[in-house]
Amino acid sequence: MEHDTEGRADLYEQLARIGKVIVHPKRIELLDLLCQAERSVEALAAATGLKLTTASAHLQVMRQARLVEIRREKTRVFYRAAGEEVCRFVGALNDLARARLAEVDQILRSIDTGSADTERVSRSELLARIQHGEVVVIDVRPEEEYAAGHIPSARSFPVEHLEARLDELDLNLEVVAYCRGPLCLLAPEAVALLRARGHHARCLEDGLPEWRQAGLPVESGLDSPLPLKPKACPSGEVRRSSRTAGRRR
Amino acid sequence: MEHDTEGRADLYEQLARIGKVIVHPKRIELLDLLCQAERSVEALAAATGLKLTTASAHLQVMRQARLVEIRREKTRVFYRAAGEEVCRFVGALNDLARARLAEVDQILRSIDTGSADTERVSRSELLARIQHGEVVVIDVRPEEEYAAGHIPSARSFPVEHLEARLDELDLNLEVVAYCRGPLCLLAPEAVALLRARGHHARCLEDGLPEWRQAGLPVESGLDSPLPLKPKACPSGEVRRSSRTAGRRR
DNA sequence: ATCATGTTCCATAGATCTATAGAATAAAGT
DNA sequence: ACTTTATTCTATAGATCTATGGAACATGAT
Repeated sequence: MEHDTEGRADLYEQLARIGKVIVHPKRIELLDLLCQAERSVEALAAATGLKLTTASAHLQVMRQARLVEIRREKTRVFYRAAGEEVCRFVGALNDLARARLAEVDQILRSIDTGSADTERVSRSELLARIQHGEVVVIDVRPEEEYAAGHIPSARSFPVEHLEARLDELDLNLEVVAYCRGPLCLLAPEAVALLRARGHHARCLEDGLPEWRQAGLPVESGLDSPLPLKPKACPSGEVRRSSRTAGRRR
Repeated sequence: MEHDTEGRADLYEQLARIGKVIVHPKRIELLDLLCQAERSVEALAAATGLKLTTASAHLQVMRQARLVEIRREKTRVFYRAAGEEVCRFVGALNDLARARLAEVDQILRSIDTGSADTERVSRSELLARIQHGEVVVIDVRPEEEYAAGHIPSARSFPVEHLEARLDELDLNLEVVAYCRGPLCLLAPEAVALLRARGHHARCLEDGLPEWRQAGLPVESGLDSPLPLKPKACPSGEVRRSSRTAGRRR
């Protein structure tokens, strides 16, 4: 006599709902973006190169699987990852892919970023050095993602503007760059550039989501403690307070 | 100018290879089984109620994604999960599903197992009590899975035989039952039965895979330290040694 | 060599998924 | 009341996936 045959079939069907989300490359890409910051449908479509209606359709699928949630504001709909478990899951997917799929490593290596990847700074080391003021931490992701959450004391330097703003970085201080995660190449790219210009620079291990998941402090809002450009403080609406440390549920 | 557009698309396509495996309920079921023990195609087809050719096709998909590996023996092919990362991933999937999908909890509850689930024993507590000899640990999964790896000192009591073998369990000792994991209902079922018969019984938190992932000792082979039935020691061929603790790769 | 066994390969019908244009909504503005 | 703006719904053609029977393949056994 089989045990709970009917119940188990249902159960696996439920699990498959989650699989359905990550079976399509674009949906993984969307989920990845949403783990960094919430965005409107329009922004997501633009970021992934999808037609608007197609992006919307993908988002519906993700929503049915409860991996994303929405927030309405005026006529706009903002999507976001539904909880930290989702980001953790995406992280697990990345880890598994790196562990099992040689192709992934190969792709990462094929996009040569010199030796930027070789010696990464650990989170604990960075934390210690931040306290001693020995480093400049730069967040090289797009500005929205920085605004949605960043390492305290980090400054926003989206890679695409890095070169133009090199003079803002002290040549005598080591620079630590971070981005979205281990599979993201923004930080290695930034480090490669910095090194080429004579800076002492390294990447942080992993990215912001992992930092957050480690229970380390995260700050949000666009302002950063800019010692150089005091930049008139913006209207304030974007300046949500820093929620510190672990919300472990 | 977009960054590494081409490389990233490839990357997400690689990640989607993994999604492809868990998009089909039966493949998740197969993967679940393979995280417990290796099995032949025939056995897998039988266990999941699939036609042989269909099961084989599913296994090919899983193999292409590198989530399973094979071992040939005579004319038979044994499939197994390709490394512990795979089991960890399946665990992450289960966790996410439980966290995000109310339906999952509902299904679990709909299959009533009384209050067997309410108070589970933690791994550390069990470990301590095993050392004091205060408990009887029973592995209620099918015997093959017990043979492939079990908690040291646990005895194999597949649920389907539990009732018939109740007299082998001392009424004065607490019984701790475990099975495949948090979504598996074998242990709760066993505990419900035991309680109905006057035993003091509880479930272990999670199942064997989680125990193993916690780096706790795992023993394999069919023999168990049976204090009651000394049972002439079998020919030895099934008696692989116990590999202890964490193989962290 | 020949046969038996267990598995994979092949072809295919039916089901499901994807991208997309255009219509329909819904919430603000005017 | 209209008009905008942002998004979702609808319909659909084309692509991909699934289950399955039967053929084809290996590997042992006789």
